[in-house]
Amino acid sequence: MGNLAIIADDHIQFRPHQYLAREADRPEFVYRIEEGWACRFRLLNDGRRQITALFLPGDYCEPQWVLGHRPAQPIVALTNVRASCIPCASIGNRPFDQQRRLWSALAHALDRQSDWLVTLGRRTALERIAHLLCEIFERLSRSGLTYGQQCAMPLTQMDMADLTGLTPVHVNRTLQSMRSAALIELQSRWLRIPDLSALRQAACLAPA
Amino acid sequence: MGNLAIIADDHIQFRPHQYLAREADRPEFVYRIEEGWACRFRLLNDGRRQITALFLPGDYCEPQWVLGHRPAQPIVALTNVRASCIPCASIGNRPFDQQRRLWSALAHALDRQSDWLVTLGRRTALERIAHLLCEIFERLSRSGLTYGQQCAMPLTQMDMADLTGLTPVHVNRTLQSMRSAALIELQSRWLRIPDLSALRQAACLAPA
DNA sequence: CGAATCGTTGAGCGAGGTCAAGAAAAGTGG
DNA sequence: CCACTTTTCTTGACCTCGCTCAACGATTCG
Repeated sequence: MGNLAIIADDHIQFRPHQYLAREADRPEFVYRIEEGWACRFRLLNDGRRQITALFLPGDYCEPQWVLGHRPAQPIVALTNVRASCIPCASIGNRPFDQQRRLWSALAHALDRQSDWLVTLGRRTALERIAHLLCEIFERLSRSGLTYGQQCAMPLTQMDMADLTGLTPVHVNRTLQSMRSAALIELQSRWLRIPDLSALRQAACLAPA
Repeated sequence: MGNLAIIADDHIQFRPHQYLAREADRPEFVYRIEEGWACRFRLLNDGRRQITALFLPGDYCEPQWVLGHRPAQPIVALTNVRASCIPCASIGNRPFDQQRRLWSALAHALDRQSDWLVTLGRRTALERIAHLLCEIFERLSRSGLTYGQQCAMPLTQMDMADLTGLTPVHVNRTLQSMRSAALIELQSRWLRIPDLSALRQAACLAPA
């Protein structure tokens, strides 16, 4: 709230920890993330937290809002975020193609979530983190945001814990063991994956 | 395949363990489940299995198929299933209202999955099973398929394990402890919930 | 009635959690 | 640029929830 800056008619910016949407809001806009990372999450009453979606540049947040659906879970910026705004109300008048792109994005979000259900239900700590890093790298890659074998990694180990259903302490230990197995290089918010297919295999993911 | 019986132009039946859809199929129809239970799942190469969605009477399976999306995970009948068929091709010509109902169903599926991510990532065994039983009861209730405090429960303990990310053995032990805590009565494929709000609380769910 | 499938129980173990403390980075303000 | 604070990362010791393995009843079904 408060100090969010609208920098143009159809663009908006958020700082880390600012909410893009709160539970039970009725959002006016669907956002298309242009820059920065955000996440959807839920907090249980005793403080346990689980992140249920990661929004990266190019993602829509969230297509179902055009139907008048209210967010079931809050969405918060993890970094500085710049997004373009698609007014929910106008959707009927929009080109068929844009509508279709929105529903298609919704379907992909569902598929990604199904994959995460498998990970949280059945994968080990190392497999979970490998899955996370593969997914981030490959999604960024599709948006041209990787540089050779490297990409940005603004997540803290606590964020990773809340994504993978682990504790920060165990994320730390698991990252160490992945480093010493040469699966990843990770330092100062920057990730390098020397062998992506090896990491996919460690994640128990099907070969690309 | 083989012995699936089309009982009318726009209805279809499946027996337990028959596939409603396989990975990489291009489905001709979206199904609306009229009777019976089905699930979507994924199998890892070493046999670990996770169920990622449960389809109950009244559910659409799966709305995104009208976009030409292929199933990322197979869908299989858990009981005898009767479903009506909505041809994917015809969707453009259908009443706006039916299209909207389909996207709305997709959005609800996404919300349910987000809730399950929280459960698999952060809840204990007892909370997971309590969540599962609450969700089933409440969804059946909305379709008028509950009888007082009771409803059908065709899932085996192994199905429950694959839904909750636990082992069948631990599901068994957890169910025992829920029985002795008087949270549930469960026998011969039939569930009774003496106090739904107590069960919701045990599941760490927000009060209805 | 025989064969699967499903449910139940016990004993032992291990992956990941908890608690706690200190080191290293990263902001913040002067 | 430098103190100072806060956040993040790292490590150790210990513990527990849920898993594994195995055997045996109980149901269900052909």
